[in-house]
Amino acid sequence: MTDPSPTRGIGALADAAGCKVETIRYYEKIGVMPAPPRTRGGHRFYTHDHVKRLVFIRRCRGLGFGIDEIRELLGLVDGGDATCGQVREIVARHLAEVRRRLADLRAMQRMLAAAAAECEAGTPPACPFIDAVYGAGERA
Amino acid sequence: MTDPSPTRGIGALADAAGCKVETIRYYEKIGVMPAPPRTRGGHRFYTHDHVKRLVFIRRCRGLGFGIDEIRELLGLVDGGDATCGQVREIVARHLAEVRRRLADLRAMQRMLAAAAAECEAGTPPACPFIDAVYGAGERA
DNA sequence: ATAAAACCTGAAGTCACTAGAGATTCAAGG
DNA sequence: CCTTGAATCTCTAGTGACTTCAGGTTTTAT
Repeated sequence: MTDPSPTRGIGALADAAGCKVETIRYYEKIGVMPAPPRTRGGHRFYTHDHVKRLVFIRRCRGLGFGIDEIRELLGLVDGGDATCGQVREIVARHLAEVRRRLADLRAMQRMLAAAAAECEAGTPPACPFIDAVYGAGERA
Repeated sequence: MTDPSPTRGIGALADAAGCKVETIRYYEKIGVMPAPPRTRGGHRFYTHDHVKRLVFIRRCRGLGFGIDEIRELLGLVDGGDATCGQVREIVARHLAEVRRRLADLRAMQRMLAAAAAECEAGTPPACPFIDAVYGAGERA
């Protein structure tokens, strides 16, 4: 029932990881996925380990890690010495970045909501948003 | 004291708007900034209106608008018929996008904070983050 | 007059993919 | 065995919003 190592084509791998076929070939080219064995005809085929690795990469991307950060994480995994300390440092660094972006977006949201509200109430001849953004800072 | 139209070079314009010289040339190439007059030698020179326009563009970028959205906004400004209705629609559309990104980032933040906390408490042999992200979903 | 700073053009690099062209291979049915 | 259609192959170029580089020209200050 449970085949220990069901090899599969690139399409099946893509389905398993929830990404596109092209993305896998791209990951191979940039070196985060290993070059898999090929059939006589040249088609790639993958094992369960490949699935695990790709899913890991995709999850990290989903958490906002950049490829280089993922490379670091994978280096730790591959080296076998994935100590918490090193991982925690990478995660903490990234978390700080996420919080910065969050703060930026929140500021944007406030400004935009205010602008929209002003527009809502604005008198049609001129637009408060345009006036505020285009004209502000002039002759002030 | 107040020179009514102090023309300036591209460097001074960049300083006034808080961006790089190359960015201005890029904006000119893609058509959001007009091609300014030149000196005999071919150097661009700008007027007060250019400053206003560039500051507007930079503020919009700061609010997260994409170049194409800025193009729409500028079209309205240039046409003179910058009615609230049209602007409000663009702003509202963008605000929705910002809120989506906010939600995404908040989710990321939660996951990362949880991962970091687990790592903090984790026992050195294996790393909870790696286990969770790499191993999760397997044989579950 | 000369030297340093600013400016010019055009092409290529960034990030993480995505899309397309055109050829080949695989799996299934008859 | 043969054919068809889906899947896969390689390679190139495009996305957004710039940034960086190379190599040359102009301006400005001394």
